[in-house]
Amino acid sequence: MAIEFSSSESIYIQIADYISDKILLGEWTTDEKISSVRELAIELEVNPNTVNRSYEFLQHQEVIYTKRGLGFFVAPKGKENIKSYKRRQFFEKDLPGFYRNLLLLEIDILEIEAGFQQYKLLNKGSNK
Amino acid sequence: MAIEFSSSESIYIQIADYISDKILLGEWTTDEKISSVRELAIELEVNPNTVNRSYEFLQHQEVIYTKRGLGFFVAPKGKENIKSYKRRQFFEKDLPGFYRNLLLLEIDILEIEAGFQQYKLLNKGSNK
Amino acid sequence: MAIEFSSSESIYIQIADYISDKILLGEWTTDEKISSVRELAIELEVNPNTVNRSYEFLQHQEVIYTKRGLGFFVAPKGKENIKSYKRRQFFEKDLPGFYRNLLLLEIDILEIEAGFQQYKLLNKGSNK
Amino acid sequence: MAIEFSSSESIYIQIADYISDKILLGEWTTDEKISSVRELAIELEVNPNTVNRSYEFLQHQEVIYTKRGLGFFVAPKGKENIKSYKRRQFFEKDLPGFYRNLLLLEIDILEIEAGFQQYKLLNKGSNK
DNA sequence: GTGGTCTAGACCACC
DNA sequence: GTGGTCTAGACCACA
Repeated sequence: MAIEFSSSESIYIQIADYISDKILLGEWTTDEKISSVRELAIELEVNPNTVNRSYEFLQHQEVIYTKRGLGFFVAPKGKENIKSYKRRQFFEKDLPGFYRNLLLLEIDILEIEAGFQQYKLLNKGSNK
Repeated sequence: MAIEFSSSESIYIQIADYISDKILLGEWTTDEKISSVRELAIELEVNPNTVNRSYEFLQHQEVIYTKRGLGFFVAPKGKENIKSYKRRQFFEKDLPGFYRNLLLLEIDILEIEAGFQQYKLLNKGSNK
Repeated sequence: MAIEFSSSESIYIQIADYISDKILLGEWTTDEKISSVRELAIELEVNPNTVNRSYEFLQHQEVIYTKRGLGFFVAPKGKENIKSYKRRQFFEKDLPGFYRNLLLLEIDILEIEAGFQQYKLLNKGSNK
Repeated sequence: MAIEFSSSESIYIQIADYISDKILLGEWTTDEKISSVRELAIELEVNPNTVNRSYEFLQHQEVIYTKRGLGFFVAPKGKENIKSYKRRQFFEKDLPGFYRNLLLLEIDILEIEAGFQQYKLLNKGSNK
């Protein structure tokens, strides 16, 4: 199984993220066919309905689109859409809480920055 | 209503956070009585059961304790407990995803740092 | 059973329309609770999942919203939203084809108009 | 590509409509040969099987007929057949929903009529 | 083969 | 009680 599902978030969201990440990383590009529902369901050992739900979710965000009988494909601007969607989410939802935590928990932002440099080194080349 | 409940997280957790923050900010100190369940329920326009659940949750984390018939009070070391709990949560759960986002969404950490300086200025003294 | 499901369109869309119509007709107003998923499922003799899907669809269009553990409620501006959504659909998707048919099938628009006057008479007061 | 396939209806039906319209507009008349399956498939960038299905559908409605090895031809009474078929469809399926929408969305039928006059002017001679 | 829909039934967290 | 998610399995139309 390619994903370790964390318990806190729903599986279909995690799958959508998994697909989004592949698109963001350039593994799939515009108009390229992505894994079929059944294929991915088998690969991730989940029910096809669950994958279907993820794909519906991504389709709704105009990240992918469907051609009847053929499968799902990366939408034109799919990468941009997912990126702007996630950026909005990040700046509007994650960041305020993040700042709040830094302040309340008295964490030095320089420590965060140092941690990030390490993180970057660890993930060089490892994200295919 | 003092809290805008975000839809993604459960209400009782949001209420617990609300209380925790007040303690972290020093608004309530050790052995000081906090709002009664009923009071808070009215203030936040939620079911008393929900507030009760929040208090149970905080009690379990040894942030508050109860004196029968008198109400809930800030535990000795309450502030430390909540702080260490939140720090653990922050470093283990929030930070990895945060780093991942920075990388994937091509956000410069210096931008984050600059934003934080602003945030600190805005919240000097204003967070009651 | 309150709806005669037509075979051509998916059930969950028909249910969404059923709810939309009730809101458009003023049967439910802003912040009023609508039927619970299970209730409606029993009433319409369909699977709760199907009703759930309809509600998700409407929620996405900001016609209804959910309060955890309490149920679904008509959204502020829910009526406006559904109305503008349907009007857009009508003018952009239905009307062009309608005009095309009138022309190709050599149907007189006055005949359409006359039929509408009759239709209005028949439905006076009958739509509760 | 000559047709923008709308996602809601199946492609083979859309192709059948495309052919029907040409016949209704008098572009092809009785016993005239229509595009071959292969030609049309290339023109519309679809699978020949799909065009085949459209032709079968039209053949079933006695709008076209086939001569082995020669191709498909407009049937005698082909125009009349498609016209009566579409009229029935129009009055039985489209019109009731149309009326319902006018009422529910508070659209003035006079507005519809005015729009049609414009539509007629725009399409004088321009529909090839 | 593909996606799309629906059912039945289950379990969960939440209020 | 409420919605939210997931599984298993089925059937359909479509390419």
